Amino acid sequence: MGKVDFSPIADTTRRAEIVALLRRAILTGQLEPGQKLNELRISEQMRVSRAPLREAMRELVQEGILTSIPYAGTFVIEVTAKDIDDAYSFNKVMDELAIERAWPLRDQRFYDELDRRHEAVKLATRELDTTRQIETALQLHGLIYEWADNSVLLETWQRLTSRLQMYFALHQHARNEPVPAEDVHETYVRLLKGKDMRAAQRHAREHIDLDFEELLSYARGLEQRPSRGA
Amino acid sequence: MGKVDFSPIADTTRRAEIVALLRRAILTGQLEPGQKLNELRISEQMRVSRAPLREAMRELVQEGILTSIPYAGTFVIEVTAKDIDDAYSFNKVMDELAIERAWPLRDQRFYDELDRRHEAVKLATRELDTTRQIETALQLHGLIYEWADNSVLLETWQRLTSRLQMYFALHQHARNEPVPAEDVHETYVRLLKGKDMRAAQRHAREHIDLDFEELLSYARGLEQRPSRGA
DNA sequence: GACAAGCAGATTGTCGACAATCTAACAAGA
DNA sequence: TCTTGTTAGATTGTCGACAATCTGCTTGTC
Repeated sequence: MGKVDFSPIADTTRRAEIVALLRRAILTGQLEPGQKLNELRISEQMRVSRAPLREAMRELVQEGILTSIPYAGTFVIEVTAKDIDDAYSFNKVMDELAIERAWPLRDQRFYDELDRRHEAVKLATRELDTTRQIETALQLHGLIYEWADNSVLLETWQRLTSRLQMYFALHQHARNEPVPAEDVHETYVRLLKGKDMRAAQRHAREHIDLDFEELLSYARGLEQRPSRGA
Repeated sequence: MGKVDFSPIADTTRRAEIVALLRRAILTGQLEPGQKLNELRISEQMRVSRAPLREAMRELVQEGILTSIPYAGTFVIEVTAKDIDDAYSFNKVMDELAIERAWPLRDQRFYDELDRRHEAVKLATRELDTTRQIETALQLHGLIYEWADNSVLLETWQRLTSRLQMYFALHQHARNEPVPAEDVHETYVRLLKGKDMRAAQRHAREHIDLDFEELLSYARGLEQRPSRGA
Protein backbone atom coordinates (compact mmCIF):
# COMPACT_ATOMS: atom_id res chain seq x y z
CA MET A 1 0.00 0.00 0.00
CA GLY A 2 1.11 3.58 -0.61
CA LYS A 3 2.64 5.47 2.26
CA VAL A 4 0.56 8.57 1.80
CA ASP A 5 -0.53 10.24 5.04
CA PHE A 6 -3.80 11.95 4.32
CA SER A 7 -4.66 15.05 6.28
CA PRO A 8 -8.06 15.08 7.94
CA ILE A 9 -10.73 16.36 5.58
CA ALA A 10 -12.13 19.79 6.23
CA ASP A 11 -14.92 20.40 8.70
CA THR A 12 -18.08 20.43 6.70
CA THR A 13 -20.34 22.22 9.12
CA ARG A 14 -21.48 25.75 8.54
CA ARG A 15 -20.60 26.44 12.14
CA ALA A 16 -16.91 25.80 11.55
CA GLU A 17 -16.84 28.07 8.53
CA ILE A 18 -18.66 30.81 10.38
CA VAL A 19 -16.15 30.59 13.20
CA ALA A 20 -13.32 30.97 10.71
CA LEU A 21 -14.99 33.90 8.97
CA LEU A 22 -15.78 35.74 12.18
CA ARG A 23 -12.37 35.11 13.67
CA ARG A 24 -10.70 36.44 10.57
CA ALA A 25 -12.89 39.54 10.58
CA ILE A 26 -12.01 40.23 14.19
CA LEU A 27 -8.30 39.49 13.95
CA THR A 28 -7.86 41.65 10.88
CA GLY A 29 -9.68 44.51 12.50
CA GLN A 30 -12.65 44.52 10.14
CA LEU A 31 -14.73 44.20 13.25
CA GLU A 32 -13.55 46.82 15.72
CA PRO A 33 -13.20 46.39 19.49
CA GLY A 34 -16.42 47.07 21.31
CA GLN A 35 -18.51 46.62 18.21
CA LYS A 36 -21.77 44.76 18.59
CA LEU A 37 -22.50 41.74 16.42
CA ASN A 38 -26.09 41.83 15.22
CA GLU A 39 -27.16 38.23 14.76
CA LEU A 40 -29.91 38.81 12.24
CA ARG A 41 -27.82 41.06 10.04
CA ILE A 42 -24.79 38.78 10.02
CA SER A 43 -26.84 35.63 9.46
CA GLU A 44 -28.52 37.27 6.47
CA GLN A 45 -25.21 38.43 5.04
CA MET A 46 -23.76 34.95 5.36
CA ARG A 47 -26.97 33.31 4.11
CA VAL A 48 -27.11 31.17 7.20
CA SER A 49 -29.65 30.76 9.95
CA ARG A 50 -29.00 32.15 13.39
CA ALA A 51 -28.52 28.76 15.05
CA PRO A 52 -25.06 27.91 13.69
CA LEU A 53 -24.08 31.56 13.92
CA ARG A 54 -24.92 31.68 17.59
CA GLU A 55 -23.03 28.47 18.24
CA ALA A 56 -20.04 29.93 16.45
CA MET A 57 -20.27 33.01 18.61
CA ARG A 58 -20.27 30.93 21.78
CA GLU A 59 -17.02 29.37 20.67
CA LEU A 60 -15.41 32.73 20.06
CA VAL A 61 -16.64 33.98 23.41
CA GLN A 62 -14.85 31.09 25.08
CA GLU A 63 -11.85 31.77 22.88
CA GLY A 64 -11.70 35.16 24.49
CA ILE A 65 -12.13 37.52 21.56
CA LEU A 66 -15.86 38.05 21.95
CA THR A 67 -17.84 38.84 25.05
CA SER A 68 -21.51 38.22 25.62
CA ILE A 69 -24.09 39.93 27.79
CA PRO A 70 -27.42 38.07 28.05
CA TYR A 71 -30.26 39.79 26.21
CA ALA A 72 -27.96 42.66 25.34
CA GLY A 73 -25.69 41.21 22.69
CA THR A 74 -22.30 39.84 21.78
CA PHE A 75 -19.43 42.26 21.33
CA VAL A 76 -15.84 42.26 20.17
CA ILE A 77 -13.67 42.55 23.27
CA GLU A 78 -12.36 45.94 24.24
CA VAL A 79 -8.61 46.32 24.34
CA THR A 80 -7.06 48.10 27.28
CA ALA A 81 -3.43 48.87 27.94
CA LYS A 82 -3.52 46.48 30.87
CA ASP A 83 -4.82 43.65 28.71
CA ILE A 84 -1.87 44.07 26.38
CA ASP A 85 0.51 44.41 29.29
CA ASP A 86 -0.86 41.26 30.89
CA ALA A 87 -0.70 39.29 27.67
CA TYR A 88 2.88 40.24 26.94
CA SER A 89 4.10 39.84 30.45
CA PHE A 90 2.59 36.38 30.47
CA ASN A 91 3.90 35.61 27.04
CA LYS A 92 7.46 36.36 28.03
CA VAL A 93 7.43 33.77 30.78
CA MET A 94 5.74 31.24 28.53
CA ASP A 95 8.35 31.81 25.88
CA GLU A 96 11.17 31.00 28.24
CA LEU A 97 9.36 27.84 29.23
CA ALA A 98 8.65 26.81 25.67
CA ILE A 99 12.24 27.36 24.58
CA GLU A 100 13.47 25.38 27.56
CA ARG A 101 11.19 22.45 26.76
CA ALA A 102 11.69 22.50 23.02
CA TRP A 103 15.46 22.95 23.25
CA PRO A 104 16.51 19.32 23.69
CA LEU A 105 13.93 18.18 21.15
CA ARG A 106 15.27 20.21 18.24
CA ASP A 107 16.11 18.11 15.21
CA GLN A 108 16.46 18.50 11.47
CA ARG A 109 12.72 18.69 11.00
CA PHE A 110 12.63 21.53 13.51
CA TYR A 111 15.30 23.51 11.68
CA ASP A 112 13.62 22.92 8.33
CA GLU A 113 10.28 24.05 9.63
CA LEU A 114 11.92 27.05 11.25
CA ASP A 115 13.38 28.10 7.90
CA ARG A 116 10.13 27.45 6.11
CA ARG A 117 8.18 29.71 8.42
CA HIS A 118 10.90 32.31 8.36
CA GLU A 119 10.66 32.40 4.58
CA ALA A 120 6.89 32.80 4.83
CA VAL A 121 7.35 35.90 6.97
CA LYS A 122 9.88 37.36 4.58
CA LEU A 123 7.57 36.72 1.66
CA ALA A 124 4.63 38.43 3.33
CA THR A 125 6.91 41.32 4.24
CA ARG A 126 8.10 41.74 0.65
CA GLU A 127 4.52 41.69 -0.56
CA LEU A 128 3.54 44.31 2.01
CA ASP A 129 0.68 42.08 3.16
CA THR A 130 0.49 43.28 6.74
CA THR A 131 -2.22 40.88 7.85
CA ARG A 132 -0.34 37.90 6.49
CA GLN A 133 2.87 39.25 7.94
CA ILE A 134 1.44 39.24 11.45
CA GLU A 135 -0.02 35.80 10.91
CA THR A 136 3.22 34.26 9.67
CA ALA A 137 5.32 35.96 12.32
CA LEU A 138 3.12 34.44 15.01
CA GLN A 139 3.36 31.05 13.33
CA LEU A 140 7.13 31.33 13.29
CA HIS A 141 7.02 32.23 16.93
CA GLY A 142 4.67 29.35 17.68
CA LEU A 143 7.04 26.68 16.49
CA ILE A 144 8.78 26.42 19.85
CA TYR A 145 5.41 25.77 21.42
CA GLU A 146 4.57 23.03 18.96
CA TRP A 147 7.94 21.46 19.67
CA ALA A 148 7.75 21.74 23.45
CA ASP A 149 5.70 18.55 23.61
CA ASN A 150 3.19 19.84 26.13
CA SER A 151 -0.44 19.95 25.03
CA VAL A 152 -1.49 22.43 27.69
CA LEU A 153 1.33 24.79 26.89
CA LEU A 154 0.52 24.64 23.20
CA GLU A 155 -3.17 25.16 23.77
CA THR A 156 -2.51 28.15 26.00
CA TRP A 157 -0.28 29.66 23.34
CA GLN A 158 -2.91 29.17 20.67
CA ARG A 159 -5.49 30.93 22.78
CA LEU A 160 -3.13 33.77 23.45
CA THR A 161 -2.23 34.01 19.77
CA SER A 162 -5.73 35.13 18.85
CA ARG A 163 -5.46 38.13 21.05
CA LEU A 164 -1.88 38.94 20.14
CA GLN A 165 -2.82 38.90 16.49
CA MET A 166 -5.71 41.22 17.22
CA TYR A 167 -3.49 43.63 19.13
CA PHE A 168 -0.93 43.74 16.36
CA ALA A 169 -3.57 44.23 13.72
CA LEU A 170 -5.04 47.13 15.65
CA HIS A 171 -1.64 48.62 15.99
CA GLN A 172 -0.77 48.31 12.33
CA HIS A 173 -4.17 49.58 11.39
CA ALA A 174 -3.73 52.61 13.60
CA ARG A 175 -0.33 53.81 12.52
CA ASN A 176 -1.19 52.91 8.96
CA GLU A 177 2.30 53.01 7.54
CA PRO A 178 4.30 50.45 5.57
CA VAL A 179 5.77 47.62 7.55
CA PRO A 180 9.46 47.57 8.46
CA ALA A 181 11.28 46.01 5.58
CA GLU A 182 14.29 44.72 7.44
CA ASP A 183 14.20 41.26 8.84
CA VAL A 184 13.68 41.45 12.56
CA HIS A 185 13.47 37.69 12.99
CA GLU A 186 16.93 36.93 11.64
CA THR A 187 18.58 36.89 15.06
CA TYR A 188 15.76 34.93 16.64
CA VAL A 189 16.03 32.13 14.09
CA ARG A 190 19.82 32.06 14.31
CA LEU A 191 19.78 31.80 18.10
CA LEU A 192 17.22 28.98 18.01
CA LYS A 193 19.62 27.05 15.83
CA GLY A 194 22.57 27.72 18.09
CA LYS A 195 23.84 26.22 21.31
CA ASP A 196 23.21 28.93 23.87
CA MET A 197 19.71 28.42 25.24
CA ARG A 198 19.94 31.29 27.70
CA ALA A 199 20.83 33.64 24.86
CA ALA A 200 17.80 32.52 22.89
CA GLN A 201 15.55 33.05 25.88
CA ARG A 202 17.05 36.46 26.54
CA HIS A 203 16.57 37.53 22.95
CA ALA A 204 12.98 36.32 22.85
CA ARG A 205 12.29 38.41 25.91
CA GLU A 206 14.01 41.51 24.60
CA HIS A 207 12.71 41.18 21.09
CA ILE A 208 9.20 41.02 22.38
CA ASP A 209 9.74 44.05 24.54
CA LEU A 210 10.59 46.02 21.44
CA ASP A 211 7.22 45.78 19.73
CA PHE A 212 5.58 45.83 23.09
CA GLU A 213 6.47 49.40 23.97
CA GLU A 214 4.99 50.64 20.74
CA LEU A 215 1.83 48.64 21.25
CA LEU A 216 1.40 49.89 24.78
CA SER A 217 1.64 53.53 23.83
CA TYR A 218 -0.98 52.88 21.19
CA ALA A 219 -3.25 51.16 23.67
CA ARG A 220 -2.90 54.01 26.14
CA GLY A 221 -4.05 56.34 23.41
CA LEU A 222 -7.05 54.13 22.79
CA GLU A 223 -8.23 54.45 26.33
CA GLN A 224 -8.73 58.20 26.04
CA ARG A 225 -11.14 57.87 23.17
CA PRO A 226 -14.70 56.62 23.63
CA SER A 227 -15.45 53.13 22.37
CA ARG A 228 -17.25 52.73 19.11
CA GLY A 229 -20.79 51.42 19.38
CA ALA A 230 -22.71 49.40 16.83
CA MET B 1 -27.57 57.54 48.79
CA GLY B 2 -26.65 54.23 50.44
CA LYS B 3 -23.18 52.89 49.86
CA VAL B 4 -24.28 49.40 49.00
CA ASP B 5 -22.41 47.82 46.13
CA PHE B 6 -24.71 45.36 44.49
CA SER B 7 -23.22 42.35 42.84
CA PRO B 8 -24.32 41.66 39.27
CA ILE B 9 -27.51 39.62 39.17
CA ALA B 10 -27.28 36.03 38.09
CA ASP B 11 -27.36 34.94 34.47
CA THR B 12 -30.93 34.09 33.72
CA THR B 13 -30.51 32.20 30.50
CA ARG B 14 -31.14 28.50 30.28
CA ARG B 15 -27.85 28.20 28.47
CA ALA B 16 -25.87 29.36 31.51
CA GLU B 17 -27.66 26.93 33.78
CA ILE B 18 -27.11 24.08 31.39
CA VAL B 19 -23.41 24.89 31.25
CA ALA B 20 -23.24 24.78 35.03
CA LEU B 21 -25.17 21.51 35.20
CA LEU B 22 -23.09 19.79 32.55
CA ARG B 23 -19.80 21.07 33.94
CA ARG B 24 -20.71 19.81 37.38
CA ALA B 25 -21.69 16.41 35.99
CA ILE B 26 -18.39 16.11 34.20
CA LEU B 27 -16.17 17.41 36.97
CA THR B 28 -17.75 15.15 39.55
CA GLY B 29 -17.36 12.14 37.32
CA GLN B 30 -21.06 11.48 36.81
CA LEU B 31 -20.26 11.68 33.13
CA GLU B 32 -17.29 9.47 32.45
CA PRO B 33 -14.40 10.21 30.09
CA GLY B 34 -15.16 9.16 26.54
CA GLN B 35 -18.86 9.05 27.15
CA LYS B 36 -21.11 10.40 24.43
CA LEU B 37 -23.62 13.13 25.19
CA ASN B 38 -26.89 12.40 23.43
CA GLU B 39 -28.50 15.76 22.73
CA LEU B 40 -32.09 14.56 22.51
CA ARG B 41 -31.92 12.53 25.68
CA ILE B 42 -30.25 15.27 27.72
CA SER B 43 -32.54 18.00 26.42
CA GLU B 44 -35.57 15.92 27.37
CA GLN B 45 -34.19 15.21 30.82
CA MET B 46 -33.54 18.90 31.40
CA ARG B 47 -36.87 19.90 29.84
CA VAL B 48 -35.04 22.18 27.45
CA SER B 49 -34.83 22.40 23.69
CA ARG B 50 -31.68 21.36 21.89
CA ALA B 51 -30.70 24.90 20.88
CA PRO B 52 -29.48 26.19 24.27
CA LEU B 53 -28.09 22.75 25.08
CA ARG B 54 -25.97 22.76 21.95
CA GLU B 55 -24.73 26.26 22.65
CA ALA B 56 -23.78 25.17 26.15
CA MET B 57 -21.90 22.22 24.70
CA ARG B 58 -19.92 24.50 22.37
CA GLU B 59 -18.79 26.46 25.39
CA LEU B 60 -17.61 23.36 27.19
CA VAL B 61 -15.83 22.16 24.08
CA GLN B 62 -13.85 25.39 24.03
CA GLU B 63 -13.32 25.04 27.75
CA GLY B 64 -11.53 21.82 26.97
CA ILE B 65 -13.59 19.24 28.85
CA LEU B 66 -15.74 18.16 25.91
CA THR B 67 -14.69 17.28 22.40
CA SER B 68 -16.84 17.36 19.32
CA ILE B 69 -16.76 15.41 16.07
CA PRO B 70 -19.11 16.72 13.35
CA TYR B 71 -22.07 14.47 12.69
CA ALA B 72 -20.70 11.93 15.16
CA GLY B 73 -21.32 13.53 18.52
CA THR B 74 -19.92 15.37 21.50
CA PHE B 75 -17.93 13.42 24.06
CA VAL B 76 -16.34 13.89 27.44
CA ILE B 77 -12.60 14.16 26.87
CA GLU B 78 -10.48 11.09 27.37
CA VAL B 79 -7.80 11.33 30.01
CA THR B 80 -4.36 10.04 29.20
CA ALA B 81 -1.29 9.92 31.40
CA LYS B 82 0.38 12.45 29.16
CA ASP B 83 -2.51 14.89 29.54
CA ILE B 84 -2.13 14.76 33.27
CA ASP B 85 1.64 15.01 33.01
CA ASP B 86 1.38 18.02 30.72
CA ALA B 87 -1.15 19.75 32.92
CA TYR B 88 0.90 19.32 36.07
CA SER B 89 4.19 20.15 34.50
CA PHE B 90 2.64 23.33 33.16
CA ASN B 91 0.94 24.06 36.43
CA LYS B 92 4.17 23.95 38.34
CA VAL B 93 5.74 26.69 36.25
CA MET B 94 2.58 28.76 36.43
CA ASP B 95 2.53 28.43 40.18
CA GLU B 96 6.01 29.83 40.52
CA LEU B 97 5.00 32.72 38.31
CA ALA B 98 1.79 33.38 40.21
CA ILE B 99 3.52 33.33 43.58
CA GLU B 100 6.18 35.68 42.28
CA ARG B 101 3.62 38.15 41.00
CA ALA B 102 1.26 37.92 43.93
CA TRP B 103 4.04 38.07 46.52
CA PRO B 104 4.53 41.86 46.74
CA LEU B 105 0.76 42.41 46.55
CA ARG B 106 -0.12 40.43 49.65
CA ASP B 107 -2.05 42.44 52.21
CA GLN B 108 -4.45 41.87 55.08
CA ARG B 109 -7.28 41.04 52.73
CA PHE B 110 -5.10 38.40 51.11
CA TYR B 111 -4.30 36.75 54.42
CA ASP B 112 -7.93 36.85 55.51
CA GLU B 113 -9.08 35.30 52.26
CA LEU B 114 -6.34 32.70 52.53
CA ASP B 115 -7.60 31.68 55.96
CA ARG B 116 -11.20 31.69 54.83
CA ARG B 117 -10.51 29.32 51.97
CA HIS B 118 -8.31 27.17 54.14
CA GLU B 119 -11.18 26.82 56.57
CA ALA B 120 -13.48 25.83 53.73
CA VAL B 121 -11.15 22.99 52.78
CA LYS B 122 -10.94 21.80 56.37
CA LEU B 123 -14.72 21.87 56.68
CA ALA B 124 -15.22 19.83 53.53
CA THR B 125 -12.57 17.40 54.75
CA ARG B 126 -14.29 16.94 58.11
CA GLU B 127 -17.60 16.35 56.39
CA LEU B 128 -16.01 13.77 54.06
CA ASP B 129 -17.45 15.61 51.07
CA THR B 130 -14.81 14.64 48.54
CA THR B 131 -16.22 16.65 45.65
CA ARG B 132 -16.39 19.78 47.73
CA GLN B 133 -12.96 19.06 49.12
CA ILE B 134 -11.40 19.08 45.67
CA GLU B 135 -13.31 22.20 44.76
CA THR B 136 -12.26 24.13 47.84
CA ALA B 137 -8.67 22.97 47.63
CA LEU B 138 -8.44 24.30 44.08
CA GLN B 139 -10.03 27.56 45.20
CA LEU B 140 -7.45 27.87 47.95
CA HIS B 141 -4.77 27.21 45.42
CA GLY B 142 -6.27 29.72 43.02
CA LEU B 143 -5.93 32.67 45.38
CA ILE B 144 -2.37 33.42 44.29
CA TYR B 145 -3.62 33.63 40.73
CA GLU B 146 -6.39 36.02 41.65
CA TRP B 147 -3.85 38.15 43.48
CA ALA B 148 -1.21 38.09 40.76
CA ASP B 149 -2.97 40.93 38.95
CA ASN B 150 -2.66 39.43 35.47
CA SER B 151 -5.88 38.67 33.65
CA VAL B 152 -4.30 36.24 31.21
CA LEU B 153 -2.58 34.31 33.96
CA LEU B 154 -5.82 34.09 35.92
CA GLU B 155 -7.82 33.02 32.90
CA THR B 156 -5.30 30.34 32.05
CA TRP B 157 -5.49 29.03 35.58
CA GLN B 158 -9.26 28.91 35.51
CA ARG B 159 -9.21 26.92 32.30
CA LEU B 160 -6.70 24.52 33.74
CA THR B 161 -8.71 24.20 36.93
CA SER B 162 -11.56 22.46 35.13
CA ARG B 163 -9.33 19.69 34.00
CA LEU B 164 -7.43 19.41 37.27
CA GLN B 165 -10.71 19.04 39.11
CA MET B 166 -11.77 16.36 36.66
CA TYR B 167 -8.52 14.47 37.11
CA PHE B 168 -8.73 14.59 40.87
CA ALA B 169 -12.36 13.51 40.83
CA LEU B 170 -11.51 10.54 38.63
CA HIS B 171 -8.72 9.63 40.94
CA GLN B 172 -10.83 9.83 44.07
CA HIS B 173 -13.61 7.96 42.37
CA ALA B 174 -11.23 5.20 41.36
CA ARG B 175 -9.53 4.49 44.63
CA ASN B 176 -12.82 5.00 46.41
CA GLU B 177 -11.47 5.39 49.89
CA PRO B 178 -11.95 8.08 52.51
CA VAL B 179 -9.96 11.24 52.02
CA PRO B 180 -6.82 11.93 54.03
CA ALA B 181 -7.91 13.53 57.26
CA GLU B 182 -4.74 15.41 58.04
CA ASP B 183 -4.34 18.93 56.77
CA VAL B 184 -1.97 18.90 53.84
CA HIS B 185 -2.38 22.61 53.17
CA GLU B 186 -1.14 23.80 56.54
CA THR B 187 2.43 24.32 55.36
CA TYR B 188 1.35 25.92 52.09
CA VAL B 189 -0.72 28.53 53.87
CA ARG B 190 1.99 29.21 56.43
CA LEU B 191 4.64 29.73 53.77
CA LEU B 192 2.41 32.09 51.81
CA LYS B 193 2.14 34.21 54.93
CA GLY B 194 5.90 34.15 55.53
CA LYS B 195 8.84 36.06 54.14
CA ASP B 196 10.65 33.45 52.08
CA MET B 197 9.23 33.50 48.58
CA ARG B 198 11.58 30.86 47.24
CA ALA B 199 10.51 28.49 49.99
CA ALA B 200 6.87 29.02 49.11
CA GLN B 201 7.58 28.32 45.45
CA ARG B 202 9.58 25.25 46.29
CA HIS B 203 6.85 23.87 48.50
CA ALA B 204 4.17 24.51 45.89
CA ARG B 205 6.22 22.56 43.43
CA GLU B 206 6.93 19.66 45.76
CA HIS B 207 3.47 19.54 47.22
CA ILE B 208 2.00 19.23 43.78
CA ASP B 209 4.40 16.49 42.89
CA LEU B 210 3.07 14.49 45.78
CA ASP B 211 -0.49 14.04 44.54
CA PHE B 212 0.84 13.97 41.04
CA GLU B 213 2.63 10.65 41.30
CA GLU B 214 -0.51 8.99 42.55
CA LEU B 215 -2.59 10.50 39.78
CA LEU B 216 -0.16 9.43 37.12
CA SER B 217 -0.11 5.82 38.18
CA TYR B 218 -3.88 5.87 38.09
CA ALA B 219 -3.89 7.37 34.62
CA ARG B 220 -1.43 4.79 33.36
CA GLY B 221 -3.83 2.14 34.56
CA LEU B 222 -6.65 3.79 32.69
CA GLU B 223 -4.83 3.54 29.42
CA GLN B 224 -4.77 -0.23 29.50
CA ARG B 225 -8.52 -0.50 29.68
CA PRO B 226 -10.78 0.22 26.72
CA SER B 227 -12.77 3.44 26.85
CA ARG B 228 -16.41 3.29 27.74
CA GLY B 229 -18.82 4.06 24.94
CA ALA B 230 -22.27 5.57 25.25
C1' DG C 1 -18.55 -17.70 3.76
C1' DA C 2 -16.87 -13.07 2.13
C1' DC C 3 -17.98 -8.86 0.38
C1' DA C 4 -20.38 -4.86 -1.61
C1' DA C 5 -24.81 -2.32 -2.17
C1' DG C 6 -28.57 -0.56 -0.23
C1' DC C 7 -31.92 0.30 3.21
C1' DA C 8 -33.77 1.75 7.99
C1' DG C 9 -33.12 3.90 12.24
C1' DA C 10 -30.95 7.05 15.04
C1' DT C 11 -28.43 11.31 15.72
C1' DT C 12 -26.50 15.64 14.54
C1' DG C 13 -26.84 20.05 11.84
C1' DT C 14 -29.82 23.69 10.25
C1' DC C 15 -33.92 26.33 9.63
C1' DG C 16 -37.90 29.53 10.36
C1' DA C 17 -41.09 31.14 13.82
C1' DC C 18 -42.39 32.49 18.44
C1' DA C 19 -41.46 34.15 23.30
C1' DA C 20 -38.80 36.89 26.55
C1' DT C 21 -36.18 40.79 27.31
C1' DC C 22 -34.04 45.14 26.56
C1' DT C 23 -33.78 50.06 24.82
C1' DA C 24 -35.31 54.39 23.77
C1' DA C 25 -38.81 57.59 23.09
C1' DC C 26 -42.75 59.65 24.85
C1' DA C 27 -46.33 61.04 28.17
C1' DA C 28 -47.97 62.09 32.85
C1' DG C 29 -47.42 63.72 37.30
C1' DA C 30 -44.97 65.87 41.34
C1' DT D 1 -37.35 70.14 35.48
C1' DC D 2 -36.91 65.82 37.18
C1' DT D 3 -38.78 61.48 37.90
C1' DT D 4 -41.72 57.64 36.85
C1' DG D 5 -44.85 54.78 34.01
C1' DT D 6 -46.00 53.24 29.41
C1' DT D 7 -45.42 51.65 24.95
C1' DA D 8 -43.41 50.39 20.40
C1' DG D 9 -39.64 48.57 18.13
C1' DA D 10 -35.67 45.93 17.83
C1' DT D 11 -32.83 42.13 19.38
C1' DT D 12 -31.74 38.08 21.86
C1' DG D 13 -33.24 33.48 23.72
C1' DT D 14 -35.82 29.33 22.90
C1' DC D 15 -38.62 26.08 20.52
C1' DG D 16 -40.27 22.34 17.34
C1' DA D 17 -39.68 20.53 12.74
C1' DC D 18 -36.96 19.31 8.75
C1' DA D 19 -32.56 18.10 6.22
C1' DA D 20 -28.02 15.95 6.13
C1' DT D 21 -25.15 12.52 7.76
C1' DC D 22 -23.65 8.42 10.07
C1' DT D 23 -24.06 3.48 11.71
C1' DG D 24 -25.43 -1.09 11.61
C1' DC D 25 -28.12 -4.47 9.55
C1' DT D 26 -29.97 -6.88 5.80
C1' DT D 27 -29.87 -8.54 1.29
C1' DG D 28 -28.01 -10.24 -2.75
C1' DT D 29 -24.18 -11.92 -5.41
C1' DC D 30 -19.97 -14.40 -6.22
